[in-house]
Amino acid sequence: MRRTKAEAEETRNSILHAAERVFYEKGVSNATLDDVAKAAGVTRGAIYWHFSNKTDLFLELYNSVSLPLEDMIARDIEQPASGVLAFIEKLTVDWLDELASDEHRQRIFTILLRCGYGEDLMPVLERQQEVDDRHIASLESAFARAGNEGYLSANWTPQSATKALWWMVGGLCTEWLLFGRRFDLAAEGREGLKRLFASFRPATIDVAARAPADVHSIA
Amino acid sequence: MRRTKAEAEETRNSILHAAERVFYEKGVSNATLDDVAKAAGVTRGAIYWHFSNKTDLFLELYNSVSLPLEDMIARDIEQPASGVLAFIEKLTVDWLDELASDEHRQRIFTILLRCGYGEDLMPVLERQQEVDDRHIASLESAFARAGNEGYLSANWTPQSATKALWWMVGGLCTEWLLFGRRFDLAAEGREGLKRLFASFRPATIDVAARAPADVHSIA
DNA sequence: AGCCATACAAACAGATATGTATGTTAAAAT
DNA sequence: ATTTTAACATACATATCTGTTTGTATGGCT
Repeated sequence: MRRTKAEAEETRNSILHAAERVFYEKGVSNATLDDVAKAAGVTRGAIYWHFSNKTDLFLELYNSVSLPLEDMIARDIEQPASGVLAFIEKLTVDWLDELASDEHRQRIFTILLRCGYGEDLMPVLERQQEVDDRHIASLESAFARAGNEGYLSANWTPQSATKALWWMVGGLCTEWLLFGRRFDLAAEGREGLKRLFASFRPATIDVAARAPADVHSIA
Repeated sequence: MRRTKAEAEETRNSILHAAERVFYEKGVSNATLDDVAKAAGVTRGAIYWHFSNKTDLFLELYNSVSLPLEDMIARDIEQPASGVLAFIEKLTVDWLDELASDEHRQRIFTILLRCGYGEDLMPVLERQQEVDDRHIASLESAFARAGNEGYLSANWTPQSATKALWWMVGGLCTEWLLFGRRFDLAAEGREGLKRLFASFRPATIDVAARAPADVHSIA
């Protein structure tokens, strides 16, 4: 049954896709390689041919999506300082929209959230932290540029604004993913971000403004 | 080797404590009952005497801490509307302080965060959501009382303020617990909450206030 | 004092997952 | 055309882990 190289690559991908579904449904450590094999329509022999063991399969699964994950940072935030806040807000809203519509990412994130990180898959954890740190640094510098030119409320510093945004989005996504997606991620996120970014901007006429002026937040 | 009732209760507790440590270190589904037994200084026979199986042990472990977990909501927020925001802020800061200093709660929360919730321990998930929902409702009503008397910025609604606070605290704790407690939870939380609650309050003199007036936020 | 239920330990049986070794077929290489 | 070797399937050997059963010494009750 020797297959052609293209076919072999095909089965390898089908194994990865099956692993994603099975790991998501049963949890990484609770899923057996036979589950993955059956879900992929092959036997465990095929898995052991393409991967050396389960943790290796998990690592390869992570690698197969880590690049599109990191490219978010690629698009540098090179905007005129006056538009930086709106740009970050739009970027975040877009990110939420993507997550809400891409079941692939949802499964990957969910798996990563509750996989446990027991000794062997520490490299995943470290790469994740590294990506996060760079992302946070990028956000901080953007907020700093806005702040230097007076576009950031005196209430906030670049660091605190970055953390507030990071934690709020993180908490939002975590609750949505871990607790059964019980609400509209994109809509709730958009609403919350609108309020948060309104508080980031220096107030012009906030006193006695009972009816919110509904300043457009994006563009 | 029949022990007295007090001694039996003692071993039961030591099993629960051992389960907490082992579940935290190896993950619930990855930990074996023999690990727990050895950590507790007993054999599996003792565990099967006190508990019917692993999920039952997990449920009892959860029950042993769920009450002190729920009592947070007990202390109702019965404050004069003018002090509600400061009271909520102090409550949240206290909560973070407690978590930061109580390794017991840290382990429980970490276990709950990454335990996977596979079919059998759905009751835990449902009770958790129920507690959360009541807590959120309580916060919302408190913010609503503040808002009705003009103590909430026009930027925020009771619902949006509740969610922003909830998600930010959740994201903060999740990152701290899941990623190795790499920062000072209490300090960072206090700082972030100070900024967030400052944005919750209606602005009196925000225009041209370049130096943050460092309004005391608690008491 | 004697009896029985309790609180375990130790041994056993069954299922399941893992890793490896071997078999098989067809695609490449020669 | 043969030989080789890649790409699997199948079979097996081993190690856990679980659930249950059996043994047993003691505490508490009469």
